[in-house]
Amino acid sequence: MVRAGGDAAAAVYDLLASFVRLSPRDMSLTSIAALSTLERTGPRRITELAASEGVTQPSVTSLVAALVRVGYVERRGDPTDKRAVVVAITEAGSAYLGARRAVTAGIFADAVDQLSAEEAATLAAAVPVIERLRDLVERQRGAAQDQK
Amino acid sequence: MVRAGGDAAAAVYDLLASFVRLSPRDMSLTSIAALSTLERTGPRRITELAASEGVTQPSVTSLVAALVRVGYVERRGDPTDKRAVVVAITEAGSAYLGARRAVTAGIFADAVDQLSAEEAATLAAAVPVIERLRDLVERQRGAAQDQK
DNA sequence: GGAACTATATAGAGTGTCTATATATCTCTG
DNA sequence: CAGAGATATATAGACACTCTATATAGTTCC
Repeated sequence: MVRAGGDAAAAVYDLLASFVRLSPRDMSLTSIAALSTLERTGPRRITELAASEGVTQPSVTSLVAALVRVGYVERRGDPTDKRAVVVAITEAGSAYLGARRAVTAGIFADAVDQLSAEEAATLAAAVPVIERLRDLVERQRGAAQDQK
Repeated sequence: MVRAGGDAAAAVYDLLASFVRLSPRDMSLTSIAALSTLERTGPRRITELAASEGVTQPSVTSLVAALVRVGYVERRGDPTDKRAVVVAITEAGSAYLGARRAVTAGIFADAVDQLSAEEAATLAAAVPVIERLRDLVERQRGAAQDQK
């Protein structure tokens, strides 16, 4: 009964595919997600970022190198551990995320505008739940990795 | 006010990233989406599939070749046009989609179970709206391409 | 002080996407 | 009704991103 997960999974998946296809493709999904994570949770190490994005450390190293090249993040040393690299989002990075969201939101807004007021309200009500779901899912993935 | 698109864009995008990272990675997102489209709307030509998935025709050609190799789709000729190839999902393809959804849904169900009853209800209510939104977005993308 | 561990970097392979172009077939016009 | 242009798919080659395996630099702990 509470298992909305089943229906939601199938329904949302196709929507997400549309989402991906409609979004600007100037950067990989992983890079966007990493930028978003850095913005939401603050600076992180390469390894932490790899864990939180679910990709390997070498992937993050090259991804970060690319983001540094375009100025969206910066690499800082960790004074307490000279091996580590702490990655932080820059203002340009935040601006990029904002612009990107605006573009994507614009595309979706046109579709949302065609919903009835009631449908739109239903969707709007679900947004915070979706955000919470994201956090729950992230925490769960972290737990799953710890088991390994 | 009706502009839930803005918030939804950012929220859903991050959820998408989690979704993608947690899903089985034995096949590309585009291939899954194509399979799903074939299941939902019936057999389509290579070119149609390319348009509906938002990728190029050569990409679909090779993607379909891979899906044929594993038996998830079959290539049929179009009797009325010998140039064309009509792609149809097979039973194995549907079974694969079903299994995949079950896995993904399972992951999400665990998270959904941690939501309150009220939150779960809110999410469940939004599912049909999300499905409708997907259709609106797809139609819109088609229209946008026609303009070009 | 050195062995074992940890953080990041580098190398090389595999996959998926793209653009440009080739081939086969169809359609329509003079 | 023949040939020109349009259309459907295939092929070739390049580029981007990811992975596994391994190297290097720094840390921790006995």
